[in-house]
Order: sequence, then structure tokens, then C-alpha cells
Amino acid sequence: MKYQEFLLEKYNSFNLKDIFECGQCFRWNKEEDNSYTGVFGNNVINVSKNENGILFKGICENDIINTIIDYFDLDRDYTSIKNKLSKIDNNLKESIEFGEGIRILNQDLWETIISFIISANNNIPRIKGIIERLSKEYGQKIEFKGKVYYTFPTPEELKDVSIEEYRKLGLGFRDVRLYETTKMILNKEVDIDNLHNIKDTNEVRNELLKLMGVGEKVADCILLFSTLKRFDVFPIDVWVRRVMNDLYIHKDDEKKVTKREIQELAKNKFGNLEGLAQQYLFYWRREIG
DNA sequence: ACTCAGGTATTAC
DNA sequence: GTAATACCTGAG
Repeated sequence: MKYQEFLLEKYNSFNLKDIFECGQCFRWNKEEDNSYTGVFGNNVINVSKNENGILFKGICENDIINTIIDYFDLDRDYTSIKNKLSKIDNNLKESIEFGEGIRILNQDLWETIISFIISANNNIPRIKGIIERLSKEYGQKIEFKGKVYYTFPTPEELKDVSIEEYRKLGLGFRDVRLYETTKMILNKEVDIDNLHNIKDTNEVRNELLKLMGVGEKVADCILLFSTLKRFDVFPIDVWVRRVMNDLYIHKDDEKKVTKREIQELAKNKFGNLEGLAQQYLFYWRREIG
């Protein structure tokens, strides 16, 4: 646990806003100087861009270089992925030009599960608030630059938290879902460590769906945004439904578009990169309005 | 007062 | 299987 720095000089597909505000994470916040600071694992990292490259600095548990390469998915060739997807059609091409600096982070599976359970039928400011309060109450303290940050609580740290205590943090009806899911994971009723060993995405998905509060959309977000890193899923929320209807389906009422319909279309059009296609389209549509 | 927000669980055909 | 409905909370 010590202060470290890492300057990434050569890079592609790396834009701070695109990465941190494309909807995949909840714990990265913009600073006055336009850098972003976030907590992941036992690390507090500040990321900024300058003429020399991308600068990462902060409190890091292990070697910062390897930590950053892993978390920011730096070994993946996003350029070729974007080229491939851009050829599919002009809509996708435009959305990729808009979000050209997106990278899908390798976020801790447990944290991603809980975060997206909290996201259900909720809005982003409130989701972020709940996650911060949960971390402050049950996580570990880390100090960086005179400010105090808190790690996301582990399953063990939430072991004895009651439904009432969750409710006090403002979780609303999601209190039971956190309580039950934490119990199921601690019991190994669902062995989340083992999920990384399962090849078939649908099989992993079915395991996740056993968790209380994890439905299809949340399961797909977990598959896409966590270390599970499955790109062959297509999370459908209101924005994705809207953009898919407007671009390809053209029904007068987007609520009449079924999930199956969208999923089949996505699979046919985008193939095994559908998850990334979803992310570019989602971000584009949500930002443009 | 009322609607809406990164949906899910439950119940009833 | 598919459709309808309730659900915490806080911001606009």
C-alpha cells in the first residue's frame, strides 16, 4: 500500500470521459482539473491526460503498472474491434466515432454484481450515493492526498448486515436483494469465483440469474462489465431499446419492442461483439439525447 | 401532487 | 411462456 505513479505514453482508445461516463462504473468522479479519481480493489487512483500521455497516480496495493494494464484492459486491441464494428453499418460507425475512447474495465465481479443490483429501477446519482454510503459504512479506509476513500465492502464485510441496516442506507426495496445475494454468495450457493472457469456464457448467465435481484439486464451488465468479460451479451435497458428501435425496428411505440426481438437482431447484426456494439450505441444515444 | 430513473419478483391468466 | 403490477427514494 504505497504511493505510485505510472505514465502511459503510447495508447489508443483512451478517453477519460468515454471510459468513466459510458455507464459501466459508478465509483469514478471528475475532479476540478478534469482528471478522474476512483477506488477499485484496495487502490485509489487518479487518472489524468497530458501532453506526455495518460498519468496514473495514487495508492496502489500491488505494482501499479500491472494493476493498470489489467483494470483498463490495455492488452486488448480496441482499434481492430472498432474497425470491425464500424464496417457493419453507418449507425454503428457514428456511435463509435462518438465514443472512440471507450474501454471496458475489468471490474471486480462481486462489486459489479452488487452495484448493478442497486442500479435496478434507479437513477445514476442515487446509485452512486448508495454505493458510497455502503463503502463508507462497511469498507476499509484509504487516505490519498489528504482525502479519505473507502474500498467496496467484501462479502465477509457484509456478512452480518441486516435488511434494516441496508434500508437505512437508502437502498429501498433492494435491501432484501443485497441481503439474500450476499448470503447466497457466502454460502457458495452460487460460487462466483468458479464462474470465471465456465466457458459457455449462457451457463454463467444462468448461474447469475439465481441471485436475488439479478434479472436478465443486470446479469448481462455483470457479464460485460466485470472480469467475466463476455462480449457476447446485449444488455437491454430503456436507452438500448430506444436506440435499437429508432435505428432498426421503427415501431411507433418502443415499449412494444420485445427483448427477444432486440436480442436476435443484435446477435445477427453484431455477432460475438454485440456487447461492445451495445456500449457504443448506448453511450452515443444517452449523451446525444 | 406526480412522474421518472441502467428492472426484478411475484402473481395471474 | 407472456402480461400486469407493486416497489424505496429523491430529484425535477
